[in-house]
Amino acid sequence: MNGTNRMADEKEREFLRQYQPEEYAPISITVDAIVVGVAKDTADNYRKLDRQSLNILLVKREHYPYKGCYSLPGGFVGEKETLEDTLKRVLSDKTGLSDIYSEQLYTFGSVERDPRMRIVSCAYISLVDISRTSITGAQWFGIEDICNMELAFDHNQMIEEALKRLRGKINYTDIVFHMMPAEFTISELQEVYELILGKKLLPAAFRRTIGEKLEDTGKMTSNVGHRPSRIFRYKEPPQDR
Amino acid sequence: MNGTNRMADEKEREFLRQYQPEEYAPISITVDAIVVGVAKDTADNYRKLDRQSLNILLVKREHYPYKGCYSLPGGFVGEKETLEDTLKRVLSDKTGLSDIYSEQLYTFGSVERDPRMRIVSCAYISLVDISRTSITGAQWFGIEDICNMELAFDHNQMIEEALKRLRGKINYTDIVFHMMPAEFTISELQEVYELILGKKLLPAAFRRTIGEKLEDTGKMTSNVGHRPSRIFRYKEPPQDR
DNA sequence: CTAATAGTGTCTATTAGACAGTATGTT
DNA sequence: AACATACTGTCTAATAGACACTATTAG
Repeated sequence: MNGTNRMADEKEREFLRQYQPEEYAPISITVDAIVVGVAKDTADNYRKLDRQSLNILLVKREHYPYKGCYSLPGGFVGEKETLEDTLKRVLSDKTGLSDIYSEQLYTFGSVERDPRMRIVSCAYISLVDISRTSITGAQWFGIEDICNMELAFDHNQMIEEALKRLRGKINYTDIVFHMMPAEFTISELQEVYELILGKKLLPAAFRRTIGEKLEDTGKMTSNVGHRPSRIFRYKEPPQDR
Repeated sequence: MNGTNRMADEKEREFLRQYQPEEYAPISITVDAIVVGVAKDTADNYRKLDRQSLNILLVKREHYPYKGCYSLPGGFVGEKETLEDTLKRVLSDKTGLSDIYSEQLYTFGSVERDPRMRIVSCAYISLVDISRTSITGAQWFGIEDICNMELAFDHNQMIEEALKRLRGKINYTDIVFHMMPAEFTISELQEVYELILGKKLLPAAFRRTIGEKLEDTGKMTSNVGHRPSRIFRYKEPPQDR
């Protein structure tokens, strides 16, 4: 019921011809990507399993400001680019990644967050299976290490928010599977849940609930120094909502 | 462990002096507010209760583009303004509201969303108790009506997202209470839950779970044409996470 | 055999769903 | 009395937590 005739009438077209964008505040917009993946850190003991850890992709800044510091991969939004387009371009140029699961996280707009000028940044969280992707130009860092690093701009805070988002969504969505390899054991999957939630889970309960989403590949692990484990795959297309 | 001496060294200061913001894409940023409240629509029958509805604040656009159309209250982010500052200013100027609960919703960045120029908009959702606030310059519309209206820009889509956010958070936070009057009956509260979730709830179960968060005022409703109801208030400061 | 992990069975506690049944105002 | 809503009780189903117990491999 829009009586106010959309399809821009003559007066509106005239207004748009006169419009001077330059009069408005010179604020730029960037997109930053928090790319999260799970790495395996080989165990010290032949009996033990490889421990996993949450990792995030960082790039070393080659220009001022924060030259030499690590930062999240990011870049300016072009005039004819959507936020998602910018994200894709940034991921491709700065990390070599394409076609990975991403969702918008939060927009950071404090006035002094960039020393150059006023820049508002829209942060995205992306999840990847490290084993299926190769990275160029960026480097994986464990979140433990990142906590002790001072990243450029407000990027430490962005990572904080990303981890909160993961914790918040893990129990009612299937987002974790974006970070898992094609095939995995239930113990490996459980460890990832534990890393994100920051607490131990009960194996029996975990198997019960997660079991419905998994499909047995028929394969087993071998040479693990203890009882071998069934290998599973994710049954359905991930549920992200 | 930031070896790269923050506190901008001489070279970095030099870089910043030379920096020309004008070279970058002329994109503007706006903030739009989806202000949600619960209205009471008086019943037709003396025996029946007033039915409630979800309402959203809209303003009539006085300038091009979309002159004469309704839109969400919004405005440009100033060069020295955080997103939250802009939100406060916009709410105050266009609706007369201040000190209301707000959270960032989503940033909309499609290229053609504004005919004037490239404008990225950061949308916030705000929740108010209609009975405690008076509005100036804006007007309440029921969501049913809004579904049949064509709002300016992508504002219909923003409202869609806002309602999704409410549905998503209502069961694990106490956000509803931001929309409730100081005192209310459990039936009224249940109706608001039902409006947001779009389905009927079982009274017994609802009372059980919500009861813990409420405190009896000792008062009762009167002249309602049927059994009177206890009147409650919210016990604790709202949990928003 | 032992260390280390895999996997099952079962009891209990908590919570949600269903629904009948009782209570109490106004006209 | 009858209408409309308020409120309680209780049975059942589903789910999560706890934990003991059994199974299986490499060395």
